[in-house]
Amino acid sequence: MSDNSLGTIVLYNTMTASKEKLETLEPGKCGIYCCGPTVYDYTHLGNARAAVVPDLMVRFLRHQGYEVKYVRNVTDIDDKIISRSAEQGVSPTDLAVRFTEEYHKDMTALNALDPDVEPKVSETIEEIIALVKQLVDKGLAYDMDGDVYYRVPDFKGYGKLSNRSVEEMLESAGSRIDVDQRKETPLDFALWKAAKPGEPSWTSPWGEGRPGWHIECSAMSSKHLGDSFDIHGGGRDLIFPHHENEIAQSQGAHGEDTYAKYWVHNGFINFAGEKMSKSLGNFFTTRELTAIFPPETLRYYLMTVHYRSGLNFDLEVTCPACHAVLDKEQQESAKCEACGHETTSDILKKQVRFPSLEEADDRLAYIYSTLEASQKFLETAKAPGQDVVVEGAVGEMLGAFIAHMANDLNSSGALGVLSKPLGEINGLLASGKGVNKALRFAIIDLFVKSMKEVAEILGCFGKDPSSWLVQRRDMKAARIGLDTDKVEGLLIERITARQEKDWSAADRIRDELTELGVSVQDGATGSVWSFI
RNA sequence: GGCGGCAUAGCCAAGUGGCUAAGGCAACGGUCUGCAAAAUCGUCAUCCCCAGUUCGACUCUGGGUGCCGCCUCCA
Repeated sequence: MSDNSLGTIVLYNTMTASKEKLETLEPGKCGIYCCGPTVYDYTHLGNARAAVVPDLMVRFLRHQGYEVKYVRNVTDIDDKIISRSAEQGVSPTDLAVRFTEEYHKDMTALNALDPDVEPKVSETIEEIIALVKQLVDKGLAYDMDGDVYYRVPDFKGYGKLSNRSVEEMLESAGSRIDVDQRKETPLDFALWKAAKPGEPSWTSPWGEGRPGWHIECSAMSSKHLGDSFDIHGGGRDLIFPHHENEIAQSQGAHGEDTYAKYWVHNGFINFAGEKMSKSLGNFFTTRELTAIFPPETLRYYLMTVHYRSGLNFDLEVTCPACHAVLDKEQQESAKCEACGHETTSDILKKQVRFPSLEEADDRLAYIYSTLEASQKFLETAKAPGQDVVVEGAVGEMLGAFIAHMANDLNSSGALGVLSKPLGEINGLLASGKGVNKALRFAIIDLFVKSMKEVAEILGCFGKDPSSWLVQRRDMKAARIGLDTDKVEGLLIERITARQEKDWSAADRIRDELTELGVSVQDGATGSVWSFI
């Protein structure tokens, strides 16, 4: 594909429903606005994906030489925040501040870059009021008892992003939800809401009130990126009505040819909710998962599938006695059909496994092990005096990786490109037989250098391999309830037995370790253990 | 009902109008190993169904079936 030659980037644009070559308003620069979190609770994996996808985009564009201005908002005024704060007996502001902090912690854990600007609704009220006023003045909005509504049928382009027609929507309106009778048409949406007692509010030309849901993004993107900018991102569910309404507001105020040029929407995570009994609880917040898996495992997992596709989040619960997979009914009754074993909810909770995360974790460990061994090799081996040209899988790796990323951020395809080089490197590390010494060094050196760039783009594989592997091992040990000290003790016993060539004792100890869920690797430099 | 998406090996998942349809997991076989494990090498698909366009389609068009999402301030 000639479109994929280095330097050209293709993105899928929801507005045109097709892949388009990225041509930014100003060559070499790119303004990105991304709908950030509503801060009323901890983030879940879906929120994590909605942040990691634009992060990947920003990193890649920067790697390709773009000067990116990345704006991601925080919605700190919202119905959900108000109702949650009422439930908890705290002020909406305190709740929002608290969960903004928690959001930042999760983002840091996931290695998502800070946006260049992180505007908050509460700090953009002035601009929001000005924008609403502009729409009222233009006749595109009207005031009703302190509420201000957008006059949807008067905006010609309404529905162009989500591919809906105003006529059809008017016909079906009201069939699903009750319509506020004060509105001129059911499609009209609130730009400004009159304050109810106890709610946070600001003084406006229409009285005390607060912004509606959609107006904030129009106001904040204009403020920080201008009335027109390059890329607007968010989850698929925001296409309608949120992004459609943003377009109506911004283009209504600033003109039809303004606002975002490319609309990029990420797919959903399919939670395996039906597979899991409610009584076992849900641990799908980012926080709960990063407590049992290295955060980078989550990030890696999110990139194993193309960003527009759905991502299946698997989990399974197994019988503690016979390890059969239990379906929802068996989880609820806490009884295994296969072997008849009866247990309790609490015990079953510990039996929950995340196969897809475990696979991602193993893969990441394989990659880091290869990096660790490569770095050790380069530290001890002698660099060749002359330049050596590296061809083959390792030589082509970075170019192929970038080509995939340039094709609508195809991280899945890009990750696939790494497999051959990894195999080749591990082969070279195991044995230098039949390979020119200088070439061997050059290949491994190029691999490590290429992986550094890959790590910059992905935000993965960039940690110190040894420390990451230690962290990962400790977390996995905790996950399966492994007594590490006991393992280490057995390992020492076994090393002694092996030195004395007492194979039967060595094998017996190995069986014990296997029981614990540990496998042993005997190598030239000693014995190490890992998980089965 | 409206709009949109998806359907590729046991599982997950890229991709292409025509050369051997990436990669991962699992499985099987070889190398390595005291035996193993890890690592490595190899084996493992004709792309939901029907019709059409085309010299040629898994890839394009139409129809069907099946999943899923949005239309309800959930990413």
